[in-house]
Amino acid sequence: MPRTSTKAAAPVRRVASDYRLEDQVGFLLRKAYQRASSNLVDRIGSYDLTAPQYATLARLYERGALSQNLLGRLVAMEPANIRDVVLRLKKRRLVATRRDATDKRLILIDLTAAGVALVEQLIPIEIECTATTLAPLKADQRRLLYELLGRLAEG
Amino acid sequence: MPRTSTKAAAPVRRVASDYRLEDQVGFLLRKAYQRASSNLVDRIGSYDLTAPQYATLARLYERGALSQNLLGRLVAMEPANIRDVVLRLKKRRLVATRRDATDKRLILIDLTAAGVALVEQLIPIEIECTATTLAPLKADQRRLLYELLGRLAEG
DNA sequence: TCGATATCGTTATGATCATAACAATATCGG
DNA sequence: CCGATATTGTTATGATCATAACGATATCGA
Repeated sequence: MPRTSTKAAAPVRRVASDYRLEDQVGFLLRKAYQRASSNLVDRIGSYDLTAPQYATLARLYERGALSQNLLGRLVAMEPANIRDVVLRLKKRRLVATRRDATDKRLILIDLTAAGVALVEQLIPIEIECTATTLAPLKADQRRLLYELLGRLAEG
Repeated sequence: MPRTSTKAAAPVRRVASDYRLEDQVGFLLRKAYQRASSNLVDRIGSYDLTAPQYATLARLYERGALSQNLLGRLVAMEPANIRDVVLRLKKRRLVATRRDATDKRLILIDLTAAGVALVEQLIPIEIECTATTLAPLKADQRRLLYELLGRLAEG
């Protein structure tokens, strides 16, 4: 096995000597999300579902039919993005769409029977997966993390 | 102004009645990262740089020349992804590449003079930006968050 | 009522992101 | 030395992701 290339670094620049990328929250958040997402895909990937797709289905399961735009806001996706996700889920008959009778601008999205059945199958798996992601933390640390992340996300 | 469409939800499903998407870390992490990333783009977007691009430049600044593959691991990007980022930075003359003399597989990436100058200009901005993202938290909460995120990212 | 304004969904563009398959190079074990 | 194995970088595919511009519809205010 060739050694991993940890070759000695070239001369390190020291103009801003106390700066470290690891100290930037954004970088840590990105890595933590990668881990969580990877855990999820490892478990539900066999269903050919991504994390955003699962979130979309789960939200519809919680709330029932929603306009495409509101659905997007509830899963933190821009209009252009939620559109694509809905199209893929629709192609697989997991969701169905219809026009809102009173507001012609709206497209209402809802789970199909197959979608409901799938979500109910996936929820326990997702809960397991969350447990896996949180495994390195104790119970009180988990509560704390939720509290802190919640504040960050709100702004 | 038309009202925001918070139209009453259709009948809520209750088979897994205690499940909430908000309780899933992955979802919270994604939203928190979106916030952090958005804060960064708001400040450095005028330089036409994304968060991953900035991370790449910052890592090269810290460590000096690195192979493309190692650089990717140090910024948490897959080989296929770091390749594209490097290509864009190279096109803008912020990094330069050369073949490693002893290991012909490796492409060494390093900052150009322009790249160094840009990073040194951006670092203070990024530090400010991190402060903005962390604004909702007190000092001890921030330390705690770093600790917890670090453990999650490690696994 | 009617024009100004806001929202919804679409389109287009460009940047991540992960995965799998592949050729070239390097290293290891016998 | 040399075949098995590992690593590096590339290519291809498909799914996010954010942004800006746009037409259609809805609402507000004068």
